Amino acid sequence: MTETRWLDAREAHLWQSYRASYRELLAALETRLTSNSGLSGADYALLHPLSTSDCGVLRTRDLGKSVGWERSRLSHQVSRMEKRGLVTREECESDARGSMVRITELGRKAIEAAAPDHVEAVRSYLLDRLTREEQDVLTALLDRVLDGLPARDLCRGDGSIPSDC
Amino acid sequence: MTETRWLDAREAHLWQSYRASYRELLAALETRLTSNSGLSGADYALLHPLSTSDCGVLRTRDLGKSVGWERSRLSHQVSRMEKRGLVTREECESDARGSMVRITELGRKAIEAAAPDHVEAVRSYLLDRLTREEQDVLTALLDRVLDGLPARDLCRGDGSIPSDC
DNA sequence: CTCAGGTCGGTGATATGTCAACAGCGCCGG
DNA sequence: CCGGCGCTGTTGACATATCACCGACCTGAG
Repeated sequence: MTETRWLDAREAHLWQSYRASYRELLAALETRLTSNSGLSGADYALLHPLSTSDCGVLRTRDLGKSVGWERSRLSHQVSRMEKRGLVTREECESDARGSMVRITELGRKAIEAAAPDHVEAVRSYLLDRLTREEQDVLTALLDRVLDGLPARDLCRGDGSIPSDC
Repeated sequence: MTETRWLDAREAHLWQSYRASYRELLAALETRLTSNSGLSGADYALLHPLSTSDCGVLRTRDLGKSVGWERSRLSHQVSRMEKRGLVTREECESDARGSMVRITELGRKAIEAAAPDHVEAVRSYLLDRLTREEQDVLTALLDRVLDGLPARDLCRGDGSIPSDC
C-alpha cells in the first residue's frame, strides 16, 4: 500500500472536461432531436441500425450489439416503441429463443424526417469544431482508452453496424 | 436546402468511439466504485465537493454548479443520501430561499474509504493509457467542443470546484 | 437420448432522471 | 411601502435504466 497519488490540476481538468463535454453534447443533441422530431435519443439509436439493415429487420441480439445496451434495457425500449407503432416484434425462424425487431413504415418515416437535422447537429457540435487531423487524433486517443477497458457482460459493438448517423 | 451530407466512415467512427468510450469508461468506474464502497457515482460526485469544502457544507445552488446537474435531480439525490445518513440539510442563513447540504461523519468516512481506489481507477482506465502530451491534446480538443455547445438552463461548472477526484 | 450448462429474451420491482408546477424569498423600480 | 419578476429549492407524476430472476431453447458431452 503506497500513498494515494491524487489527481493534480492538469489531470483533474482532463477528467472534468471529458465528462462535461460528453454530458453537454448529448444533452444538446437530445434536446434538438426531440424538439424537431419527437424521437428520443434512444428511439433514434434503435431506428438507425434497423433502417439501414437489409429488410428493416434485425435480430434483437444483434440490435443490442450494435447499440451496446443490456438486454433488458433493449427489451423495455422496444416495448415502448412497439406501443407507439415505430417497430414490431416477430419470431426468429432460425432460433426459437430469439426474436426479431422490424421497423414499421411509421418508424421509417420518423427517422428519415429526423436524420438530416440530427446529422447536421453532430457536425456543428462536434465535427466542425475540429480539423480533419484533429478528428483523427481524437478518434485514436478515444479508441486507445476504449481498448483498455474491461469487457462487460454485454457485447461491445463490433463495428459491423455503425450505431448512429 | 442542400443535400444532407451524411457522415462518412471516418466521421462515423469518431462519433461512435466518442460515445462508446464514454459509456464503457463510466460503466467500468461505476461498477468498481459500487462494489468497493457501496457508493454510487452520484453519491461520490456530491460527496467530493462537500468533503473538500471549508466545513463540509455547501449551498445547494453551488453544489449544483459544481456537478452540473439540474436542481430537481440534485434535490432528489440529496434526499436519498439524507435518508442513508450521508448528508444533512440545513437552512441558509444569508438567504432564506436557499438551503445548505452538510456531509456527515458517515459520509466523510465513506468517501475517504472510496476515494483512493476510485482515483486509481481513473488513472488506470484513462490517464495511464495516454502520455502526458496526449492528455493535454485530448483536454484541449474536448474543451473546444465544450465551448461550442449551447448553454443549458443549469449553470455549467465554473471550475472553481473540481467535480471529482 | 438426456441432462447440464449456456444463450436469449422478457418481466416486475426498484432506482434514478426528467418535467411541470409550486411556494417562499430577494431584488428593485415605482 | 409594495408589487412584479426572477431566483431557489422542493415535490409528485412520469419516463427511463437497472437488477434479479424466470422460462424457453440450443448445444454438446456422456
